[in-house]
Amino acid sequence: MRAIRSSTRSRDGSRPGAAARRSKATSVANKRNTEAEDAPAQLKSERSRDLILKSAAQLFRRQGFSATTLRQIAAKAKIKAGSIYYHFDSKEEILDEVLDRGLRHVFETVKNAVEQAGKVSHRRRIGLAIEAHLVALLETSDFTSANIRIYGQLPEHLKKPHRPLRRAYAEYWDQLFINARRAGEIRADMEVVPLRMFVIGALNWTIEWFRLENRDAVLELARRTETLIFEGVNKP
Amino acid sequence: MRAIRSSTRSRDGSRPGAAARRSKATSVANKRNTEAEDAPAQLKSERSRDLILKSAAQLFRRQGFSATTLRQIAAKAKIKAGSIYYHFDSKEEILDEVLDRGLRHVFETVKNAVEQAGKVSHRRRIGLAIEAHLVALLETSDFTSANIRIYGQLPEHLKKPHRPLRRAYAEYWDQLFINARRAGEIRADMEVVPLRMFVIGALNWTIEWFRLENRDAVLELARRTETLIFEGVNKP
Amino acid sequence: MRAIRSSTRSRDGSRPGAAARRSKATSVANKRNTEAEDAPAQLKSERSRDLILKSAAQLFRRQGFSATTLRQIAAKAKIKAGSIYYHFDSKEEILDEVLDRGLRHVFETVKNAVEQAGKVSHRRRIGLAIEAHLVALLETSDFTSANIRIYGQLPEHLKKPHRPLRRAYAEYWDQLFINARRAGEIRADMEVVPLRMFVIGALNWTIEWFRLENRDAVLELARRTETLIFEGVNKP
Amino acid sequence: MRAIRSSTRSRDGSRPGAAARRSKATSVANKRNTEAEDAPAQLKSERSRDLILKSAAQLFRRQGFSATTLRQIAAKAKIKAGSIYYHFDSKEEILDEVLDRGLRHVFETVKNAVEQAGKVSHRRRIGLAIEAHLVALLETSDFTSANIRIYGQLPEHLKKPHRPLRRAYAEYWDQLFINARRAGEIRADMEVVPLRMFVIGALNWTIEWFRLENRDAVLELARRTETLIFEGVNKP
DNA sequence: CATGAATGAGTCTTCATTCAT
DNA sequence: CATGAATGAAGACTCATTCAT
Repeated sequence: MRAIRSSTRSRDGSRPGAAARRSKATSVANKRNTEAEDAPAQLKSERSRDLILKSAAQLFRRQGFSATTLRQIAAKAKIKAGSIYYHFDSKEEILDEVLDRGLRHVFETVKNAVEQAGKVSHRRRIGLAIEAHLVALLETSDFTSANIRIYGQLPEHLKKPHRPLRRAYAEYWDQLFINARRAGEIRADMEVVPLRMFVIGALNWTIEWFRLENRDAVLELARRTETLIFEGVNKP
Repeated sequence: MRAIRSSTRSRDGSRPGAAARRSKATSVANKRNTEAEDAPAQLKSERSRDLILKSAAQLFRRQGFSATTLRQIAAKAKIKAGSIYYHFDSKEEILDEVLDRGLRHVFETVKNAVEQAGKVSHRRRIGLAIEAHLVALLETSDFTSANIRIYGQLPEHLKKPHRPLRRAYAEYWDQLFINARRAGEIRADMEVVPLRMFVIGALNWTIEWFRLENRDAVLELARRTETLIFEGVNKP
Repeated sequence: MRAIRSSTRSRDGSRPGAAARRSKATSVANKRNTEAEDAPAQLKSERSRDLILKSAAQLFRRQGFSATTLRQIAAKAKIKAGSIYYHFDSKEEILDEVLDRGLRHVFETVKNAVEQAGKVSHRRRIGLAIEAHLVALLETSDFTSANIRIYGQLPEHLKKPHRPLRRAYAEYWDQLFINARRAGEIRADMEVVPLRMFVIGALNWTIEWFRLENRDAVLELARRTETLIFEGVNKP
Repeated sequence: MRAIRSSTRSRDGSRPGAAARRSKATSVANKRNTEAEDAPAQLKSERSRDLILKSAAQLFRRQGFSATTLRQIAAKAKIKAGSIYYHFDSKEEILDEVLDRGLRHVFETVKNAVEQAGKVSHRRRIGLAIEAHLVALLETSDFTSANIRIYGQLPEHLKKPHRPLRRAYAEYWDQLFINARRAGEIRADMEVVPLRMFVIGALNWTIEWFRLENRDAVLELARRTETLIFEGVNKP
């Protein structure tokens, strides 16, 4: 599956300093990654960068963007606050990349799950999407949960660069529902947009209460959610 | 219906300063209220207090707690930042009361709706609860939406005083579902807690996308949600 | 004589905060100043503001803009650094006003001196201008000397708003020389712009070495400079 | 003509680090110079050093000392900031050498011009000095213009080491004027110190406005300045 | 020789809070 | 009741400097 293109300003190499350094480092890393395996061949610089981003994601998720200080991020990444600026030009740039990674992660996870399913029922496909979304959100990525949790409270100018990707993700779900409806697996009178909102809302809200215990817990939650969505609570 | 008891520290009259002043002001207000009529007899003090709270709620809802400054709140309330301290001892005290009012408001709205329904089916009762929750959240109260939106990101010590009321509200919903299940209107194998999470999650998430246009829009949304929850998306 | 219009952005009341507060205070002060005498009727706020500006001017003059810290300015004004932001929105805004006051001060001083002279020779007028310029620069205003000293090293965007007034002042001098030349008091082959540069340069450079001891010292310096410019060093 | 002795601490080999390394490098260079020819045999090290100094001079001149960052200097010299420390122990050391080279450059230029003139009138000698000073300032050396422009705003401890050379240069000019006066080419009542201040001031101030277009422009400016100083603006 | 990466002291700035008026 | 003015602690960010590689 193709990687989803980033839509963030943190990708234009137009600024000096951290941005410039970054693009160089990244291109090298890419080269290496194709030659060698995965994590170990990383530059020191990239490891720090990743660590900063991971720390930021966790803190953003827990406390929100504005309540999180660079010192907290630095402490969690075991460096000093000033050092962050070797890797990023501003707190907002960190946010940008956290948001971007977060959304790309769910999107890819969901897409992969659905595409690898092959020939299955639409309900099954949607079930897989639900599972993948929950796994990304609750299990594999602080980036995704950070994104989901803080996006709504950010000022306009910080949300703006992420709209295209968000819209694309929404449309991907819409398509899943449209196909299912066309195939008669969803009632014909069901409007897609409110349905998507309802489903995604129920899924996203899990961050507020679900505490991960074991892998099965998420899968179980996904199964239950699928049943609920397709069959409702009615006696059968 | 009984008013729901507040559980916040802002009610203990133990501190000096604004709290003390406040109680004085209130007693004066009581005197007046016996002399004069009802609404207009609100003291200037209390009107300011309310205005501050309303302003704070709106801003908290939009931007979160830590991104909201007292100067923004003051500006919206058309006073100066320093004046807030006549009414409140700290920003946290404002938060406390915003959270408290917000939750009490949904709780009361839902309770009222359900209790006034009289003898109706359990599905109807739950439908009314859904509608009331959505109305409180999307239509009548910035307090409620502020509460729902920011609670999860607050530090422990700010959440703590609100837990009892939150738990009470959760239990109220649980009871609705338990009763419905006992009556056979909900499948027997449906566990109540995840169900409540699912339902409340889907409802709460609406703050993230629903833009109020007219009263009917909320009612329509409520109706749709009820159907979805009870019948699912399956072809009947 | 009419006050010279300020050309700085610090005058638009478009921003909130310090800018807004300022314009209010100033208008009140103006009213008072017409009723009463001069300094005493000043608001506390304005006194602080002035003190900050004066402190800043002295430090800018001595150390330059970028080497001067807000803490130094605050210390000299006997307040804390943060308090500066009650009166100004940024360090640059302070600079703006220092520059503006500085140039307006020389300009007004020179204009006044020349206009009050009445019917005198052109050489005398220019002599008075020289004297006034030197007095403003060396005796009465740290604002003027700060302006002269630091302007050349400022980045473009900080110089820009002050260009119109600077040009006007240059043209004022040019006119003095043109008139004198037309009247035959200056050689006909003498080009005005280089002449003005030469004269103003010689005057401005005095900041680099002249240490004020008494009023007469400046007047003596002015007299000497006038002689030099008109007669040169030649044996008569 | 003898080179003017440097008076800066950057010459004492007492500190470890860059200074030590430097002297080593220099001795190597000397060896090479005996083997090979002249200019090309400069070590890479020395070329970098020079480039750093030149870059620094330009930036100091434009922006002042404290507004210039080592990263800017490094960028202009096409190296990285850290590398500067191979050649210099601190930013102040760079400043020291820039100042030193700047003053030595004018001084030598002026001295050379005067000494090579042979038997000419005092006015001519002073005219040549004026021309040489302007050429050094405006045409040949960013070091000189940097020195002239920033010296006045530096803190005491940075100015101190350069005082002796400055005094020497001032005395050199004084001597030119004294000789001319003794010879009757300058009015007897003209005091030398203020005269020198006036002349040097007018010359130095040209940095603030003169933009070099062609060699002749500077010579023309010099000629004009000489005339002005000797004859004044009076009708002859 | 040069760089990449990091550091810590210090900068400007913000903001909750205080308090005299 | 409300404000104007100030404070101090903390925040984001900068920069000279260090040092292993």
